[in-house]
Amino acid sequence: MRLATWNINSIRARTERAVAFVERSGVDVLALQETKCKDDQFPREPFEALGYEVVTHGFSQWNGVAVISRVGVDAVEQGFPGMPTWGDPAAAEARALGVTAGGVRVWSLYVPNGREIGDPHYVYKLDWLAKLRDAAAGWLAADAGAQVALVGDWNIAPLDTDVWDPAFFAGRTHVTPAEREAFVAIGGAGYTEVSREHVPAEHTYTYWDYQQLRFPRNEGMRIDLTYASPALAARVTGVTIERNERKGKAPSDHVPVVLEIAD
DNA sequence: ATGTCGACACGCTGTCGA
Repeated sequence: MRLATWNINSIRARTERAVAFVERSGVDVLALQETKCKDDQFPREPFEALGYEVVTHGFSQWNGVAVISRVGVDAVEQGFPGMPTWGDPAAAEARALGVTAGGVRVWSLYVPNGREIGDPHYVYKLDWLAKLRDAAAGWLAADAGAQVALVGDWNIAPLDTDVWDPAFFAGRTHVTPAEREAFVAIGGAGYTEVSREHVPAEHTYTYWDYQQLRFPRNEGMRIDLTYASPALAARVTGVTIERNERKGKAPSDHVPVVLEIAD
């Protein structure tokens, strides 16, 4: 099975790109983040025409996650158990969508950005990650052999070599010890971050800001990562970061990450 | 050569979020 994750930064603005990627890459399952639309605004038809089922989770122009699958979709969950809320009045955001596809429990995750260190959104980000760890630990406690993929935009660069210049990020989010510890804690719950295992090269990025010519200068961040349960990690035979998707007209600021999973 | 983009609305410019 081929499984991909991609922060598309508006599915409506990039429908043609997403369809072309699905056709070209031959993915069986595509987890999307930042779809930026409500469920009834999602362009389902072009994917369905290719034989995929489309599951969406979006409340507004912000956030939004989806899963597109040609190997079935079952047991759809919007949000994970214990997921924190945000806002006033407090409400769940569309940042997590779980589906079982091709025998794998796939979670499309859009971790909160955090904005600024100390901002309430930063506190929310850390809490969100802690609750995700708890939920993920529970899934393995219930079934040590579970096939689980936690994919998406983590908004954390786990290592200094995951950004072009650590000094630039001094005092900013995405690289703080607290965020990195929250990320490592998912591993502590029994999961393995498989994209680095298969693509270990330093300064290999998945995101480049639109501003300041970050892509031409290759000033990016590796923040789109995949945690796999032990049973699934053992089946991952390769990972590809689709850097070319950052090129051309109207790209997303993130590129897809594709996992090859043995039968 | 370029120095950001997308969605929304009290909408054609300003605001928010990233």
